[in-house]
Amino acid sequence: MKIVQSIERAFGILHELSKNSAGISELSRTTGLPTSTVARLLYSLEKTEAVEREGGKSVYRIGPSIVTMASSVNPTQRLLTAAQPHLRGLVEVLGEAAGLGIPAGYDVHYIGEIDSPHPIQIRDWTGTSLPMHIVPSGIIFLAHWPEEAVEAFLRHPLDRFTPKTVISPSEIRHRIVEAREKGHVWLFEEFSEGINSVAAPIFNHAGAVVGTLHSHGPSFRFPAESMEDVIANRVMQTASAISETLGHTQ
Amino acid sequence: MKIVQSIERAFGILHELSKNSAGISELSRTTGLPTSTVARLLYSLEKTEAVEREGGKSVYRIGPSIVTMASSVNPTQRLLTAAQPHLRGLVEVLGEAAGLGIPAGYDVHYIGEIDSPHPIQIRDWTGTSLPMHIVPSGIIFLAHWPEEAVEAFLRHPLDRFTPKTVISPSEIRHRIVEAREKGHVWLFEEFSEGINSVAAPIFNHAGAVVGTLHSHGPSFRFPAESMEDVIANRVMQTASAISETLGHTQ
DNA sequence: GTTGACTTCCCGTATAGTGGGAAATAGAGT
DNA sequence: ACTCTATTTCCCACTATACGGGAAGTCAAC
Repeated sequence: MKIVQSIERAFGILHELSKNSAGISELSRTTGLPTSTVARLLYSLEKTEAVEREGGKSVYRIGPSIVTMASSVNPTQRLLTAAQPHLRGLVEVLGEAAGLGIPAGYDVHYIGEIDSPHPIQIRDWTGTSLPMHIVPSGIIFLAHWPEEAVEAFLRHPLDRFTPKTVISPSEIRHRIVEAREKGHVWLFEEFSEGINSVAAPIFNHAGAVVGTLHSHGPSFRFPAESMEDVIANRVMQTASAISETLGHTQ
Repeated sequence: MKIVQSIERAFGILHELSKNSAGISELSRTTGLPTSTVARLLYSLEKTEAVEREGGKSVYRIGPSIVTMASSVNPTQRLLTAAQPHLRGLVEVLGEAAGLGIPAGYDVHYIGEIDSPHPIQIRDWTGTSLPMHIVPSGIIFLAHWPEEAVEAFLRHPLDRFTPKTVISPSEIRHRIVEAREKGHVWLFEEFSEGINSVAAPIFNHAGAVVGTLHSHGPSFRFPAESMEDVIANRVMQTASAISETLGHTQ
């Protein structure tokens, strides 16, 4: 099918405006469209309140209807939506699956994932929940809880999932401290034998952790020899980029 | 000038989608457009990431580019932008000016206002700041501060602006309590003789007060005889509507 | 398998968008 | 105040572009 030209162009303009407010001729330059075309499109966008004028002058910026539409997206969907392109980028770079988790009581709930391109890959956990102490995302969440909440968590029974699962409160406390320092957590085969995983926090504008970004793969190839830190940095970097995207928003 | 049809229609679709995600035929029904047209527009919107498909199926919802564009709007502008239509509505109903304030230290900073249609009207305070204790918006902000912050505020010197200005800490404390109970504050000629004003809080998703909505007018006609409560309710209602619009957003 | 609801695709038509250029307006410099 | 330039607004003839009816394809339920 063929894309509707005026819509493509209109969104091109909106995209420019989301970087900087601008006038007609400036937009004409950046988009390469004739001024008359830009003027007409802006007029239409203004009528639909997708853009508004700055102080009555002919300097345009993103308008109310865009804000309203975006606010109709619920927080989880919003996180997913904002993260989507970053997830794709991460999977491309690492070659392993990347996903998002949100806290749900004492569990991490997985809300989305992009699978690795490898033929051998880990099942998609989207829609399921796992206890916080066995997955790196969980440790990340715990690391941003108040001490007393963490203590309450540690008092409740912690199941062992594999021989390597750490369930000792003192060891978990230690991991939490480390998570705060490093900004990421690696766990090796603690949830399931043969799976390694790394996670980093995603923050909202207020600095609260609203979700986690993780990447995981089969332990025989992930992480590759002495690549742990490189991978972790990449994951943290992507997580910040996602935070940034959610970012400025109220 | 004539509005570009496809843009108008595209935003009609986006508007529908911001209420509910939907498929092609449903949108065709709600917008009154032929399915082929809806399909083509959606295809274009999808390519620009203004919409995305829910789970790969052909159920569409608001997409990443809308969220990204909205997040590029800074919080103050965002508040203004989101509030604009509500402000207009309020001015229409009350016939008096309505405006927005944000906290700035111990002052309220006015970021926007729509003037009353009356020939006799109050000057536009946009861009200026006033001490919290003399304007109702200020009392609203104080009412949502922690006790100790309020006490610190009350310890700093409070200027008198008119004979009616209340500067006694105990009276201000009392007003703060009342503000919390009622959700609004009326002040009569405390900032300037001949001006009465009422304000209510605007909250973000997390329940924090990010701004205030106020309405003010000359004391000889505002508030009209025994209309105080009606007006206050209207202002509170509008403030909630604005909170709602900012609302769900992260 | 059959039915019905929905989506995708095709293609002829003409409407609706386009862009060049002129006119009007705003802004900067002297 | 006046000129010169940059920018926006308006007009209009042209045809590229969006349109929508309808057919074909897909999917799900029964």
